[in-house]
Amino acid sequence: MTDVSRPANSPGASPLFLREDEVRRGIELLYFGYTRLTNAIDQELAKHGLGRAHHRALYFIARRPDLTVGELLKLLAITKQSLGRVLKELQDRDFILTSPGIVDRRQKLLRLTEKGAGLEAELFRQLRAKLSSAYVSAGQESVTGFWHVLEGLIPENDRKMVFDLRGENA
Amino acid sequence: MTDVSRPANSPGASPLFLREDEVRRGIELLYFGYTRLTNAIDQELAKHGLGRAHHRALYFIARRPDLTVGELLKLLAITKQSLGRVLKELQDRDFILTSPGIVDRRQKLLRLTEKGAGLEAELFRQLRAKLSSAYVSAGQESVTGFWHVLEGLIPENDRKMVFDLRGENA
DNA sequence: GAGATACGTCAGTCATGTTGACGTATCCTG
DNA sequence: CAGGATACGTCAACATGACTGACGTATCTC
Repeated sequence: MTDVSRPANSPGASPLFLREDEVRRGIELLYFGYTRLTNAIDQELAKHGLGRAHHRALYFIARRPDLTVGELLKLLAITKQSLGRVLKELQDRDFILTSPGIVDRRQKLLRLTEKGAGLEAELFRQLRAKLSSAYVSAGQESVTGFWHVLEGLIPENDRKMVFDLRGENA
Repeated sequence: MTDVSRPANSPGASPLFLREDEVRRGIELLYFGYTRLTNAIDQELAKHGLGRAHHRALYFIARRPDLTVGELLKLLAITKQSLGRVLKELQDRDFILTSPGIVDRRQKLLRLTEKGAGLEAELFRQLRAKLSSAYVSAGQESVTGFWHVLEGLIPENDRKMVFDLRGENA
């Protein structure tokens, strides 16, 4: 348990990073920022009788059409039983459809229906409004800083998975 | 539903903020960054038979000793029944203690016991390790950008509450 | 003294996660 | 081509942490 608190040093040249205050500020902003952003779409989801778990699935399926169940399981890091319930409900209500894998027919490929794409687009629109407003008020340089810090919070092993959501077809 | 997508413009001078890609990147990094950070302490909490709800209460009580129940309710934005259960468990297991309010005896002031302070310190130590590492790898300028964007995600009405956690005695 | 406020609590429900066990179709490899 | 590994589905039981609605008590304020 090495102590990584800031050594007493001159106020102007503070290394900043390791002081308790800065860390608590990050924890708090992350907590409130994250919860307020996710809260933003609860009402829209409730209109359709869906919850946040459904949105997460919808989101990733929108992001990577023909995602397999196994890939989605890795992204969400939940059990297949939990995901199974969510996918079943989404399929029953006609938000997603599935097709057998082409290269491997054991796989199930996930896609949004038109209805599902419409809902995802509306949810995205609301998230974009909030996030765009925060981006604009913070400024472009802040946005790249925001990304860099968050990337540093993702363990090495998971980074490829997250980065792979972009690129290729995004 | 005004369309706020990027107008076709020169690649170098992109306003950046409103493009779908940048927004999705923010959503994804926020999701993975937040969940990975919070996951980091689950094991430690489980050792004591506690969950994340307990940690949130512990955290804010550590941050603002003699916080009232009402203030904590506002911070957590949950019902008093939910909070009541959490506080009862924390008190039964000797992590917190309460005292009647001085100026208003209807209030209940919340404080950590020594045991509670020890646990909170250990949890904080683990969060600080993760967050410091992300801060250092991103650099100081990125950290302030990170804060600014997150502040922009917090609705006006809630900002005072969040900022008040700092200052005064922090 | 009357009403508002701060807090507590009983009872029931819901959303979302968990473990563990087991079944089937398909793929791959010796 | 047989046998094991893999991808997915599913049954059952349970934990956590949220919710609503209703009601009770102590205390403050006017």
